[in-house]
Amino acid sequence: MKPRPALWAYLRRALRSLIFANRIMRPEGEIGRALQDLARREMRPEDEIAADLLANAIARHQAAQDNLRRWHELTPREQEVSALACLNLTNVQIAKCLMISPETVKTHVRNVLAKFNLRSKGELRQILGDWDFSAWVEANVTCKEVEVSRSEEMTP
Amino acid sequence: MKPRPALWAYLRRALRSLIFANRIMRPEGEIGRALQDLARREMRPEDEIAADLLANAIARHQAAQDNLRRWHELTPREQEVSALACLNLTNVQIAKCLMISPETVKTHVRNVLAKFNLRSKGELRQILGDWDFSAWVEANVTCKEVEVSRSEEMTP
DNA sequence: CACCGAAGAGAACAATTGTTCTATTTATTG
DNA sequence: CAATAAATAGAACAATTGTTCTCTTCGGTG
Repeated sequence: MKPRPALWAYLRRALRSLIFANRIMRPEGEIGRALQDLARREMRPEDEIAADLLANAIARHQAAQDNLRRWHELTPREQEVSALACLNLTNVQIAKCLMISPETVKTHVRNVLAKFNLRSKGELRQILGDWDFSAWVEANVTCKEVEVSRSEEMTP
Repeated sequence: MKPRPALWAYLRRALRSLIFANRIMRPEGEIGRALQDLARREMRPEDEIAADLLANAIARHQAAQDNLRRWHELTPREQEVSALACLNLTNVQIAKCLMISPETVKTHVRNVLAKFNLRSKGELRQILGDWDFSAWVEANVTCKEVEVSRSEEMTP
């Protein structure tokens, strides 16, 4: 007699759950230990904390993806300027890179800020902060002004 | 005959794992669904994605906690100025708030940046960005300049 | 008491960014 | 072809921020 599909699905899920949680939550593991620490400090159950952190991380990840999608919708010039801005270049440095005037850089920055409905370069850096544009710049922009330093951020 | 402690501990963990994963990973839940989406898009197993997101979220959370601890180590004036800075006030607005000159604000900003080894107010906003200082400012700073708008960020 | 360091205050100068406006080029459409 | 919108370029002016320096007050110490 075969198990009913619902029961079989339940057993499969149980097994996956075990494997997953064993991987994530084991106390010898980094995550498990950190969660224990947090649980102790915040006086909340580990699974509740993990759920919150995970939900928050997912929301953040999705926002970052959305912002990257919008970055892709910029004009080529705007992409260049904003990528360099995110690498912390001043407008003068960006101008040198792209062989245009600083005023023009300001125009492009202005346009990018408007498209993202932001107030400043700083805010732009904030919303695109999870992306590491150095590889993109290296591949797409001919520029000696950029000191390329790889970070742990995601590559767009 | 009592079960050996190791076996008993293992069973307890298995049970917790089941409960935890069932709570987090169920496909009808928001998190479960988001993870399925991500798994499909990134072509990676859900548990691997979840582990990465969780590890990243924990690191981020710890960094935020550390930055808050360092904020608490600032002088009273520095705390005020940086809290207001994080609420996006200009130096002139902060000066009005605290009834000092903008030059003095700049000095305090300067000192805060040095203590955090940052380059700009924008960077300060970035590292303290997960904290919502509006309640703190409301409770500790007498200031009409601040438009208090609550956000979803953590309260320091 | 004098001295010292930390904290708070402020000014002058410089750098960077933001805002408004103008002009040219390019691609698309009727 | 002319007209239009979008993209790119740039300048003048204003606002904001960053940097260096100086001064005063306060609390702690010898």
